[in-house]
Amino acid sequence: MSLPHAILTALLERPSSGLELTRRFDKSIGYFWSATHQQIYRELGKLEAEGHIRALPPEQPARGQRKSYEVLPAGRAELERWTAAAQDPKPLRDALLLRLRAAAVVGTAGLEGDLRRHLQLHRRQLEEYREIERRDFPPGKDGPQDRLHHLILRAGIDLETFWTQWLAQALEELPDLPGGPGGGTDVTDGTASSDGARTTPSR
Amino acid sequence: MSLPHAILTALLERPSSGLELTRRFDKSIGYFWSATHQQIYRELGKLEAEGHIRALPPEQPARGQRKSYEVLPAGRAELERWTAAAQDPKPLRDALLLRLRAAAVVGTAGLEGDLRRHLQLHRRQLEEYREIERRDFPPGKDGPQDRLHHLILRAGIDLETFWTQWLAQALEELPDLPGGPGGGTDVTDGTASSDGARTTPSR
DNA sequence: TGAACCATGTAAGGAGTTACATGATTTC
DNA sequence: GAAATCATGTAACTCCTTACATGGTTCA
Repeated sequence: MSLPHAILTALLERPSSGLELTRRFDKSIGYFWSATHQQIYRELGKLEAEGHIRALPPEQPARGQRKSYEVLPAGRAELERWTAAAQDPKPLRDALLLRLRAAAVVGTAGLEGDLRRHLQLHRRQLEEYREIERRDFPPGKDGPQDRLHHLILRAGIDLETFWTQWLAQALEELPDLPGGPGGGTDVTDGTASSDGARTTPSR
Repeated sequence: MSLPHAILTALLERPSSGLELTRRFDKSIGYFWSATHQQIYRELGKLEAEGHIRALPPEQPARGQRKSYEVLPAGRAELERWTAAAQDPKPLRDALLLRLRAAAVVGTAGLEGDLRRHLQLHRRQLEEYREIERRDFPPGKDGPQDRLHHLILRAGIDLETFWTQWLAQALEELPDLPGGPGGGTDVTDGTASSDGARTTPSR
């Protein structure tokens, strides 16, 4: 039940059309709550039906027919309620850790390449966050909103930092591990997928 | 598409009944891929229909009528395939960060208590992980499987460490911020919606 | 013999993803 | 005037969650 609140937040920050929201959910709020345009349009419809937002009359000579929405008092109240309400943290769910656990049983063959790719992606994301920090939060700036936004950004930075470090360490340890199926315990029929390329101890 | 593979991994580690799996998904694999018993039973049915697992004949005088499952070669092959296949990391999705972003607009009133609670929960989880590390990974132990399992555990430890540190810092900064909507220095709201999207690149 | 629990399952619905549809506008 | 793209939307499907159902077992 967070998507409507993500949208309310975004619309309070700036009234927008569906497409503008979609664009903004590729950055900014989307960094920690992503959404596709289909989700957004559907949710805009619901929020309007509930009286939480309304379409703005097209003041500019609307080219295309984009509808912009703004938040109504009821919507703001709902967002306040939700923000203050207690919510349990969701348990971690990470496919990469699961794959490593699986690899402990069936072997690490074929894993290294994708770990390397993930490392690159996380490094890139980390760089992007740091760039934003340099640009938007220079030393002098610290209004109350800035402080909160900076805090959120630092969560992103620290998380990406964790992943890059952890992945780098995983890659260091990986080449020493058996690559094929039957990596530890089990009887293995030896017929299964062999993969030559992985014997390179790259590093 | 990760639940079936989580189950295959668990069953390879040890053949189990639905209920045993459910129990094991409260710990161990469940630490990074949780599942309810409904999900598990449904998925066991599918996996059996696909020929990836099969029910073991009840060798013990089955009290109750628990069915235990074991993985068939086809299931193991599928798990190998999945483990080696490239997968994109899922974008971060965190309701707490979203709430902070919302709080930057509607005020932080009511947030502190829940942040404190989250901090406690994360500290407890961190302690649990450290306890497991002490118990299961003493200095001497490092077979190939141990190394992988330890690596996974360290990911959990480092993530919880991050959250505890980040939450502690958030709580330090929070009291200085305006608590209610307009309930503080309302300078931020006069020009409000124009600058909400601070982390959004120029536009 | 009734209460509590064990073990497996069904049903309904919410939330997210993927693929496709439609009309308007810009561009070549 | 055809092609590309903009902007909004529908439809179908998967995955997960919540609530409930059913029959067996233990034990007081």
